[in-house]
Order: sequence, then C-alpha cells, then structure tokens
Amino acid sequence: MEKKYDLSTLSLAILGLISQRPLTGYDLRKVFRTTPLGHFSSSPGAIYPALKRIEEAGWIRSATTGGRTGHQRMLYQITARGQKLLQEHLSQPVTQEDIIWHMDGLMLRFAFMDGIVGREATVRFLREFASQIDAHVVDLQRYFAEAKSILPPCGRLAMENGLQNYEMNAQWARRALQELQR
Amino acid sequence: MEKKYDLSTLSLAILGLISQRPLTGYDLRKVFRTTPLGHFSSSPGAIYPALKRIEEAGWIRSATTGGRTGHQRMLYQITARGQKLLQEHLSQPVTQEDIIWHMDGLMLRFAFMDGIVGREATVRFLREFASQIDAHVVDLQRYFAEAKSILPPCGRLAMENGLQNYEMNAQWARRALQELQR
DNA sequence: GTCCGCATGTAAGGCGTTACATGATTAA
DNA sequence: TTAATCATGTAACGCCTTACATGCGGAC
Repeated sequence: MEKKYDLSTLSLAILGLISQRPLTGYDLRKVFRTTPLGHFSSSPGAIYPALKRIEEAGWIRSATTGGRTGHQRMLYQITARGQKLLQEHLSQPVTQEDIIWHMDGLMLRFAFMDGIVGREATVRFLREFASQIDAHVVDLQRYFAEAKSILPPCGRLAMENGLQNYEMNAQWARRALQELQR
Repeated sequence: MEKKYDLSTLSLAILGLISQRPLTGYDLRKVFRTTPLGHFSSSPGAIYPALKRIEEAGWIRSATTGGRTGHQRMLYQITARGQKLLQEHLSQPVTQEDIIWHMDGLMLRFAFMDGIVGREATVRFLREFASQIDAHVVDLQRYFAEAKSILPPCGRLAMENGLQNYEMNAQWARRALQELQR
C-alpha cells in the first residue's frame, strides 16, 4: 500500500545516492554537507522524514546495523522498485517546463545516470536538454529585444545574466555529448 | 505592531516590482507569468497571501480602486518603511552562503537596484559577488581535483557544469562592472 | 570523566503548490 | 447570452527550516 509521491529534488538526490551504495541517514547528511551536492539541506529535519517517506513508498529498505550493543544505525539500500522508479524518472523526456522551473532537478537527473540508464538515454537527455534550452533562449531573446530599451541598467544586466546562463548550459550539453560519444 | 519577517524570494520580487510602480495582485501574476521573472509562482495561492503578509509587515499599503460599481481591486504601493527595508536589503554584503544557497535571491537583489541604491552600492555588490564566487570556485576546484578520478562520467560532467556556471557568473559580474563604470 | 563526534529523531512554523470557489466585466 | 478574461481569495497538503532532544562511542 504505497502512496503516490512524486520525487522531490531532495528525495531524488537521496535515492540516487543510495542507488550507488547503501547509506545511513548520517552518511547522507555528510555528503550534503561536504560535497558540492550541498545544494541540499543536510538538516536532520529534512533527511530523516524524507528517508521515511521514501521507505514507505517502497523504494528503499532499511536494515538495522546494530552494533551488538544495539546502537541503532539504519542502513538503507535501494529496492527493485526503487531502481525501476529511478530508471524511469531519469528516462523522462526533457520538457520546456523542466528547463524553466527545474533546472536543478535536471542536472541531478543527469548526475545519477551512470549505471542506471544506458548511453542512448543519456545521449537523448543531453540532446533534448540542449534543444529545449535553444527554444527557450529564442523566446527570451524575443522578449529581450523588446524590453532592452525600456529596462533600467541593472534590470537589463540581470536579464543578460539569465540568458548567458542558459546559453552556457546548452554549450555544456554539446561538449558533454561529444565527450560521451568518444 | 509588525511581525518580523525576513523576505522570501517571492516577497522580495513582489516588493521590488511594487517599488517601481503601484500594482495589483493580478498585475503581479501577469508579470510572473509573462516575463523571465517567471521563476516565480504566479499562482493566486502564493501571491495573495504574500501580499497580505507584506502589508501586515508594513512595507506596502493597499488602496481599493473600486470602479464606481464597487468591483474590488486592491492597488498596492510601497510605504516609506518598505522603501527603507528594500534599500537595506539590497545593500547587504554578499556572503559565501548567499553564493552557495541563494544565487537566485542575489540576482533578484541586483535586478532591483536601479533607483533604490546608489551606484557605489551596486558596484560594491558586483565586486563582492565576483570575489565570493572566486573563493567558492577555489574550494570546488580543490574538491574536484580529488574527486575527478573516482567520479563516474555523468557525475564528473555535472560537477563541471556547476563549476562553469559559477565561472560564468563571475565573468558576467566583471563585465557588468565595466559597463556600469563607463 | 568529560567532551566531541556519531546517529537518529520530533515539534512548531512558514510558505509554496494544486485545486477549488466566487463574482464582475467585456467581447462575440 | 455565453464565454473568456479580470480579479481575488480559501483549503488541504507537502515539505523544508530551525531548534530542540536524546543517547552511544571513542579520545585524551
């Protein structure tokens, strides 16, 4: 009787990490504190409830690694269903909405693709990623062309920053594509 | 008797827009729907409660622009206290934590600086922004140098993306600086 | 034997999300 | 007159934040 969750960004990060190797909640906190994945909370009030939810959903399984004294340590590992969900989630097509609202989620998806989805899915992702950005950049430039003259200096520069960010990401995807295909 | 809020990103966006000219909630929704500021919700369930909170905090004031039939339209304008708060908020120094966790908030701060803070504050912001990024990039590169060999391909590429993003932002800030000082 | 790091959790609060609800005005 | 758009709001829900609480283990 699992409920239907859609993965929050944090849950995806947790599930992706656990899919690489079994981890405890504390391990996860360490990762989030000490690596550039650190866009995430690392706070117990976020990690432990998330772990509980993911377990209730049936995507991970906990095994109490009690030192023989009974010191509780919950070691989580991914289940078959979790593996399947992860695979499906990472194989989703890249939409325009993803580009606009969930760029971080997209990068996270990509970061976990090794060993979960095949090379074709990875390549497809990068292609879609780049072309969806291109499409959005066209929209932005159209808007920008009109607004440029009436925007104040800082407003204009901030807009340029956004545009350049997108362009950089598209370039990155194309370079990544070349590297992967070598 | 205003409560103490710290501006959420959405509230900052709202306050910044209203500071430029009086707006209704619906106007705000339109802006968020139709401009690249659209990283924000535009949903009534976000805008209207936020407006209420900001008004309760004493930073904006509403005037009912009833068409003579009494059709309710709340037109909000910024108060003196709101103006002061905005000025102070935009003048805050740029911290390392801002760079890591609140990049979007930083860009938003910058986007609204025209007419609110002077040129010196704007220039200071950009300088701090660039140098805090530089500092963080050094950290990331140190981490990256160690991790590169053990990271799987996609993980490595995702990290590179993060790094390039930061580097691009620092470059942007330096270009912006030059433009502003001309 | 005391302090610090390991390790897990709970409680209150804030705020954004989706979905729903309501009514006025304008254009076809 | 019917539909679309203007315009404002509420309710349920999810999830993150901050702060607090608890206990084991090892090092000195």
